[in-house]
Amino acid sequence: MTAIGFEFHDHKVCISDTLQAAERHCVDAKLHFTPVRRRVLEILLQEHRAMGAYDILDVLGREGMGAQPPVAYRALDFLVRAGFAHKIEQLNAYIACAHPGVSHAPAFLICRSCNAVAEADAELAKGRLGDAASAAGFLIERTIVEASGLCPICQSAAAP
Amino acid sequence: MTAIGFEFHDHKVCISDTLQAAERHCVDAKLHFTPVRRRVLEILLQEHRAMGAYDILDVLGREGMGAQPPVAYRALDFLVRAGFAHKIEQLNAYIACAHPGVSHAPAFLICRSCNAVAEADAELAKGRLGDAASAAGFLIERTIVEASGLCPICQSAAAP
DNA sequence: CAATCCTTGTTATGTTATAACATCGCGAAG
DNA sequence: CTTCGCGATGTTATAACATAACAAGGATTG
Repeated sequence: MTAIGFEFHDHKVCISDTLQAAERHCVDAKLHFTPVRRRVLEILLQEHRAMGAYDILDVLGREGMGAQPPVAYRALDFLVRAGFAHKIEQLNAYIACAHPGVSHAPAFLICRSCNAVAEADAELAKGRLGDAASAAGFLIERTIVEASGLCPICQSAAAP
Repeated sequence: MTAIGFEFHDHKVCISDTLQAAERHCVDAKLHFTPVRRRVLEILLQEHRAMGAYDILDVLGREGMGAQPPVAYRALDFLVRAGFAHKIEQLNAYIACAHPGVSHAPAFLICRSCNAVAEADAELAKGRLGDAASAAGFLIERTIVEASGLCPICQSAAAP
């Protein structure tokens, strides 16, 4: 698994593949992949960037699906718990999972200039941190790793 | 003596040492360690837990030091930039740095039951993530690592 | 077909954070 | 010395993010 998000790829395929995979997973796990939930995932996939709950809400509202905050937050909560999306704590924003279906500890690379977000793998990091934690008697359940800096494009733009 | 990290130690010494170190650092770096800023750091050190900006604001207000949000946010911003405090993104809360003066990439262990926060070292993790990032052409400037789970005390409390 | 559970709709409110502008004090430039 | 500029603070207002609480519908299952 490598970092993706700063490379070109075929977006339509990415979207339809992920939606299909989500659909399958929900059938298997007896989860309800309702229209609102499906649409929110679709929006996140289409935009392919971290979006605030209210950004999503705007889109939903324009399409006639409830425009009250709980609508968006509930759908996002579902998607995050199902592993289809992640919350970027630094941005108070949400992004579609780049590796759906695969068990993973995500790490995010967040560009402070253009807000692009790439998802990498933090398993390695987790192992080392886990040692320190267990030495302290702490039981880790979940780890978030968010690195901020400059993506390749914004580095070029910033260069003299 | 109160719980720190997840161990015990002498709190008063910890507070006065840190304040002195901060004072020195500000003189050296020509930073203004003003009364409000000093008091906010003192509050964080005294409470020795992650506090919301509005928690701090309450204390400041009771002491006659301006009770408007910007007062707290400005002081916190200063302390974070100076390395005297850290923001815990998951909690939208702030905590005094446990290793002031030492250059470090902090990792936090956050108890989801009692909200205690311990500060560990994430340098190791950073190295591995850095490899993945540079492979993607991403320039990391800052990394946040926050692990949530159960502290030793709450594990005992949860056990049958 | 009733009981139950999950989802959604909706109102209201709570929590976190910043914009914008006025003022004040201090140290440097003139 | 004084005035200029700058960083810090005071203050008002508002933006941005998030959840509580309750009503109502619709599917599933016993």
